[in-house]
Amino acid sequence: MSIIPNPAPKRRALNRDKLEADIVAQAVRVFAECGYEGTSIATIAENAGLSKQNLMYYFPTKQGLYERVLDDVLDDWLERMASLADDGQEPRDMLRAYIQAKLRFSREQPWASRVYALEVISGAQLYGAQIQSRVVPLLRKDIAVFEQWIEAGKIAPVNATHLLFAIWAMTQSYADFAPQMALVLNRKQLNRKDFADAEQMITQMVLAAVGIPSAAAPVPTPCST
Amino acid sequence: MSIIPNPAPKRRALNRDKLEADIVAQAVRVFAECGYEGTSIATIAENAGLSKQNLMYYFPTKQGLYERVLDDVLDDWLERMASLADDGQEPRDMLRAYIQAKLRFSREQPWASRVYALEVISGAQLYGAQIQSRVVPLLRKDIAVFEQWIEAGKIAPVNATHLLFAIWAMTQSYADFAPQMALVLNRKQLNRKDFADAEQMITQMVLAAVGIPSAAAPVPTPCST
DNA sequence: GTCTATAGCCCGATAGAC
DNA sequence: GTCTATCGGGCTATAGAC
Repeated sequence: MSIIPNPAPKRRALNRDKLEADIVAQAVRVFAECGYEGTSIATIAENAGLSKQNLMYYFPTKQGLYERVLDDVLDDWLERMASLADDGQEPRDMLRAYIQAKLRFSREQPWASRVYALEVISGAQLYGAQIQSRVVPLLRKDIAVFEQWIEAGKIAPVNATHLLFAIWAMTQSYADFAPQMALVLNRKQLNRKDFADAEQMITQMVLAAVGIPSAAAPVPTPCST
Repeated sequence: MSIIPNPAPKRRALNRDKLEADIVAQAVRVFAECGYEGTSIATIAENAGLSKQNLMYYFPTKQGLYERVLDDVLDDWLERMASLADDGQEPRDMLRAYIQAKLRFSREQPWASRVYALEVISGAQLYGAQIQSRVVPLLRKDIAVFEQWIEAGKIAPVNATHLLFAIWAMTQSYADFAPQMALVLNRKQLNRKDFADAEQMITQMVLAAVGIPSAAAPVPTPCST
């Protein structure tokens, strides 16, 4: 029995990983702009610079590619959010950091936010189980943190669940509704200052709602002028 | 030259209006759940109880039906919102009414909110002109009202544009992200109390942000106990 | 791994009888 | 106005040569 070597891997592992990442990156953008059904794998392949049939060699089914896209979106988002709720930061600092991180995700990865939003709005028909197992526990954990703060008297007694929904909604909308916002602001797309203004406004609203004096509030300096 | 009467209108005008309204009502729901490309007119026809070809007699093209759906969504929404910003109400009352009306729209017409959201998130490729001409002016008018309040010293000096974006985002999300919220709350769908809690939370956040004491806030009564 | 070719399906839209 | 029948096109996916 002769020893038959495995087929040469062609040293393509690195290239393959990079190619798959390229395909996924293009897929995120197209899925976000056209929706799942409105996207053809030919369009994704064209944007990624290979043929449709070649793309299907790496991702045998469209649904598989779509789920891979959402997996990567969640990986990125969860990684950015993971470190926020675990240690004993002060509420003000953690809320600031949370708002900042989520807004930054909306600014840097607008297509990721949008493709996730499209899936949720359409009823999470293809990805509900993953949302249930990966996102919901994290949100519940954040809510629990808020409730512990309330019990400890660190923030005002608010509805922790709907506070989190509000933070999520406001930050998420700077990706999802950016086209409409840009129209209102009469520019082609949102810029850095818009996001800075948004962060200031959202932080102010959240901190005011939970009774934490915002540092940005005009501090009356007595006995001056 | 004999007088030839016009073809009898068959007294169908009323029925036709009702039938079209039925078709549009079903179309809103299906477009919201499946997206524009994911929706087949056969599915809409089936839900409306007629054949595909018969539906195409009333709406010759899919895109025409889609635009009619969005037209009706905007008509409904604009009608509910029209009376809020025109007269000289006090900021607190107007903000309360605005939040209440928009949340009510999210609760009563979730598919309308979602089909509009899907269009905006996907870049408003088919409906951008209508949003530009019908929605943007209204939002700018609301922002101008906020700015007048600031000038008059009625509310704290906040960024009026992003305040409106925040209100829009929070209220809109109770339609768009309701599936995810329901998962977090461990119920099949949001109920009336959820919307009441949301209204309380959002109102509290907005009023606190603009420096208006909320009636729900614990009012310290000096010299009592 | 990349290519050509094509199967098999669903869709929007049209034509025409009644 | 409603029906049957069908066209033409785009899509996912597969088969097979190289």
